[in-house]
Amino acid sequence: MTRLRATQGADGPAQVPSIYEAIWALVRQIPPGRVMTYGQVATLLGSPRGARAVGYAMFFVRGGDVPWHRVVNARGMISFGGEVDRPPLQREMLQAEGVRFDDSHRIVEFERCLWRPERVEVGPLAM
DNA sequence: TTCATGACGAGGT
DNA sequence: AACCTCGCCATGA
Repeated sequence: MTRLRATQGADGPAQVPSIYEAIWALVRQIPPGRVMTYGQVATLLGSPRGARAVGYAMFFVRGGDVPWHRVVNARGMISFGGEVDRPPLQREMLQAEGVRFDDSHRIVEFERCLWRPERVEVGPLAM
């Protein structure tokens, strides 16, 4: 599989594109105080170039069971400067978990904070 | 179905 | 190191 696919028509009317569920399932496993990059999530789901889609999925996170704040860009920075509400919130939530930022808004010891799961369990989409 | 859009990423200047 | 350009994917009109 080289592309993230929405298995909508498979069985029943997918209220939500299953691709979101798959992404959220993975993000839900990120431990507190650790982070993953959009590209990492995409890669683990079998689509190395789908980082952008992951970010798109984060935008639609609803409910409080998905730690969306633990997903940052490849440079260890918080993305989406367009809005004014969530970026500051994301930073605060991460700081509350012990993640620190330097003067240039980058995560301190970024490489060390990265969570690299050996095995991922995202249900039917697992590889 | 084609086209534009966006919480991204890699490579070149 | 900062910035620009182009490529990628899933969505929705």
